[in-house]
Amino acid sequence: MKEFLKTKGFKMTPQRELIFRSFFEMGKHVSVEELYDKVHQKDRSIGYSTVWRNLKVICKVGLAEEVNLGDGVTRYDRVTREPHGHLFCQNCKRLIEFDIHAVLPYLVETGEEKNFRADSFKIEITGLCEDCQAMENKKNERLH
Amino acid sequence: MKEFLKTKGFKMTPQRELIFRSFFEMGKHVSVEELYDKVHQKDRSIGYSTVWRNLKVICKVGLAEEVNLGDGVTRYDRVTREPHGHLFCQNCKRLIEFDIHAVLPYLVETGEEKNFRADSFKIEITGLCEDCQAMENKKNERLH
DNA sequence: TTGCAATTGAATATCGTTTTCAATTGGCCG
DNA sequence: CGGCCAATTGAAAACGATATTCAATTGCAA
Repeated sequence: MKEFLKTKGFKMTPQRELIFRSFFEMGKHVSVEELYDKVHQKDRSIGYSTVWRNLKVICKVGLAEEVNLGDGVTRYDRVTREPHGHLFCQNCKRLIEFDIHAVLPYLVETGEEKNFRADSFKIEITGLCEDCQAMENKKNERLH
Repeated sequence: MKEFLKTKGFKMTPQRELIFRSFFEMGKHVSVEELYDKVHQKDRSIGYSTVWRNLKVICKVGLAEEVNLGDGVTRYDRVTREPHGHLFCQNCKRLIEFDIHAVLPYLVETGEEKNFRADSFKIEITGLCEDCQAMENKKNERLH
């Protein structure tokens, strides 16, 4: 990791080490605040802006990318080899991934038709996840 | 329009009339600031928060929806009968629409597979539009 | 016309993101 | 090893868009 960062023009520090490690432990769709909470538990001297900056660094070196769902919070999603879309539950904010291989060719073609050079694709489906639908049903039962 | 609003529990006012009218004249992908500029030209007494609130009202009554592209600005997109995706040029911020009918069945099915109740779909392709690609090419030529 | 809830404009609060600044530190070079 | 310089850090503050507050006004149903 240290060598990898060097090739990108970044140094390794204890804080960066901890922040990177924590981010990759947490998996996907992490917000600055969530990561800060986790990191701060382990080392109470690490500041919020350091966590924020390092999430940007993780993106700059290509290990993650920003995800925006319109709820005002930027999340950072670990870049995987597999392109995927998101099912975003409006109620519990859960983010579920799904495969978008099947539609990518169509999207690329669509861009080309309009002479648009596509760099990245995002597909977000908003709605209610299974659990929240169940909750909603219960609530409705009680009303009757 | 007045009657329609009434059924939704809203009143009509001169300000609202002007804001609604301006929004629908402007077409698509309007930010609060853009709409405020336009409205303020016509009636300098209308405040920013009134414009903001009325964009929310337009969404609440189902005539528009918020679009978020990760550049920190919420845009309001007139709801059309035709579902569409967006080509978003990172350079000039232009937003080009494209038809997503072909992929909707796949997306619905994907949600259902995971017992997810889909309410809305967003497909955003980020990259460079035709014009900005041309500019980029020119810039590269000059460098050689 | 009257009453009341909805609406408005200005100001301010909020909140996530981003920058500033002085102090510290990693890592290259001699 | 020791010194140097750019990168990094933490705290605080700046920023910018969104959202709320409040007193005054206004739509509209009765």
